Amino acid sequence: MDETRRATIAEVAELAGVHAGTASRALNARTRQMVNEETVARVEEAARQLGYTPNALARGLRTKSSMTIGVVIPDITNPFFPPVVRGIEAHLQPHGYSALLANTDGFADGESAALQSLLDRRVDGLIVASGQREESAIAELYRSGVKVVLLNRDAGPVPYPLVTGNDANGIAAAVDSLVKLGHRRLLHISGPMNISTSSARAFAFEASCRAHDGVTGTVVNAAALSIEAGREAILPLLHDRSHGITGVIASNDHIAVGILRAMKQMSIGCPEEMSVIGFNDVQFAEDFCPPLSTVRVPTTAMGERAAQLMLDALSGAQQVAETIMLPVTLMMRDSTGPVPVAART
Amino acid sequence: MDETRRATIAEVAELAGVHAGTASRALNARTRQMVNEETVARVEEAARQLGYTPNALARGLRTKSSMTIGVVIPDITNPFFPPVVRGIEAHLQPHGYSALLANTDGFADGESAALQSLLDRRVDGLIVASGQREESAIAELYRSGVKVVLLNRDAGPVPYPLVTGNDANGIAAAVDSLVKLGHRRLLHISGPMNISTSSARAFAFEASCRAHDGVTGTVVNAAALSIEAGREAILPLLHDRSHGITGVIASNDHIAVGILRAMKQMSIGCPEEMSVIGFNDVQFAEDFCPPLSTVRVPTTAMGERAAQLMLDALSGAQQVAETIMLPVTLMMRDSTGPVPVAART
DNA sequence: ATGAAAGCGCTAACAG
DNA sequence: CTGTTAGCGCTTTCAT
Repeated sequence: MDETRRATIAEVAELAGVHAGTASRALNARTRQMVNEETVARVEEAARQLGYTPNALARGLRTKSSMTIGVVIPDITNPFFPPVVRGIEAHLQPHGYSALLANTDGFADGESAALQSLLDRRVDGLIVASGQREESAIAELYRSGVKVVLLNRDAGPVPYPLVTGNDANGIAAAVDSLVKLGHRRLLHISGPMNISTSSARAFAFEASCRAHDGVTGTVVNAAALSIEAGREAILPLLHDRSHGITGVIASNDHIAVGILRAMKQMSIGCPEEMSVIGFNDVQFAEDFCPPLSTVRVPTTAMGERAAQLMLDALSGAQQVAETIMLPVTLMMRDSTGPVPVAART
Repeated sequence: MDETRRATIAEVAELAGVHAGTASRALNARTRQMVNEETVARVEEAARQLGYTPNALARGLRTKSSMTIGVVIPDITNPFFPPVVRGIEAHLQPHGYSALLANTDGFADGESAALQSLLDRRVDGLIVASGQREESAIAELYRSGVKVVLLNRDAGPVPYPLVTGNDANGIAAAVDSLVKLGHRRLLHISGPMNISTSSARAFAFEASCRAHDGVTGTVVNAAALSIEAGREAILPLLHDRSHGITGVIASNDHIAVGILRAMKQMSIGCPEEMSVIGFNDVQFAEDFCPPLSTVRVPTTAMGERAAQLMLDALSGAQQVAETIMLPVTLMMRDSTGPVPVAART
């Protein structure tokens, strides 16, 4: 394989009849002004002719900046993340930065090969959207001076900025809507408590229920934020329904789908017998059976905002522990309805 | 921001009391044998102590290999692609390679900034899953000796390997199943014809219909592979139903969802009045309303296979124009049913 | 088995 | 305004 070698700046310079240093200045927007206008033209023409493409590796080595941001997510297959990534990229690209993705699948003991590969590649910063509370790994990043923006997970003890949706508001809106529909016995299927959004949502659920007279809220933990875990968590409460629960709020849409599937399996009508509300508003949620009421989280905007914070930090701004909380919207669809007559007090 | 400088190999070497060259050899699996066992131990200890992380930029500059594969996709937000990307990464990671993603949104005139940024970063190869037929861009890559594996799109005139699902079989299975259910007048809503899978599927649809006596197949073009485009394409045929069509096969699941939405809007029962089959089996397809019959494409496996072909090429294998066609599976769910009594001949 | 030296391609500091 | 020089951190000959 005789890989056609790409032209170097020295070759461009030679063709233009100047020194490599001059060519470099001519080709770089920030230094172009230092060089004679017609020299610039000559260099540019030479570059065009040779199909010159600057070697980002060499440049990065020299400038100590790879123009790359590492993006750490648990799993791109989770529909929550693609819009986030798009948002990040959309904001980064015009500034010449690229996003380098790393799926961690839970980050394990913080000794993730994915994270290491990002660090090896000398990313200029990290946007960490992984859910688990791998405090130690984050703390270590902080100690070694890495710039980090957190997304949708709390900061732990380190003063990194955080971009998140307003979980508490979303849950409160969901609880309120159910109460307004007459529901009095509510259930929350939470995700694992070591995921920060899970605990935030569970906490908000209990607070919201307490805020309403005569409303009781129960929390059941699912083993994971997955369809199967949601199904398994709700199943016992579907077999014995003496608890009188008529409204369920899931920690995310996957769990909500698990609930929907379990109800279908047991021939329990949604929303006739039980109302369900999800969280995130993943793609196609409105096409589910029934169309899923859920809290829409501005995923793309969150990605954009996180990228912006990263760019700020990169241009010298001191990183502070601010939390940027973006507003969420309750989308009422057909998985919620009035409390069944039988359950009315 | 006093970015803590990372240790260099020279520092490791000094601490271990050896020369940088030796340290390099000691730390590299392939050259470790050349160096004294106890020296290796000393170097490794020094590296550990300093938290040494090799600088991939410097290494890449020297070795002319970035250990990075560019992955070109139209849009990570399209649920078809995340599993593909996962498959690619899963296969790449154990070999020390990373995937660098670039969303092209259609690739425009082949002059994509995203693609350029990949080339700047000196990716060792490209896996191109973009749909459009940007022949010229691909041809140019070939001319400049870039290693490319194509995914889910035809090769055009250049001899690059291609990994794809068996579109023809999938469509044939869909047509057969509909015919077996008694349907005789079939419709295919295709995607834009400049997308290679779209034309392959449309072609297979017509061929499959011809293969059945008494079955007529009509093809209608959607403007894009989107929900909205699918809705708009089917709407006219829902208003005037004198055509007698009772079975529809969509070019992908987004279009199928568009059809489902249009039918719901017009209160046309699915599958009672019209059966619908999608393509791809995106996540949650079984949770749609009704659960969508669709052709499952082995997306993760396709990604893995493409990565494998890339690794082969990188280890010196000549790239050939082979097409690797992976088997697909028709998933029959509730959006398909027997032909309505009224339409029986 | 290890040290010495060169150089990947680029930019930045310093002259002129 | 442009040429010169040095060096980013690493690997790889070539010696020894």
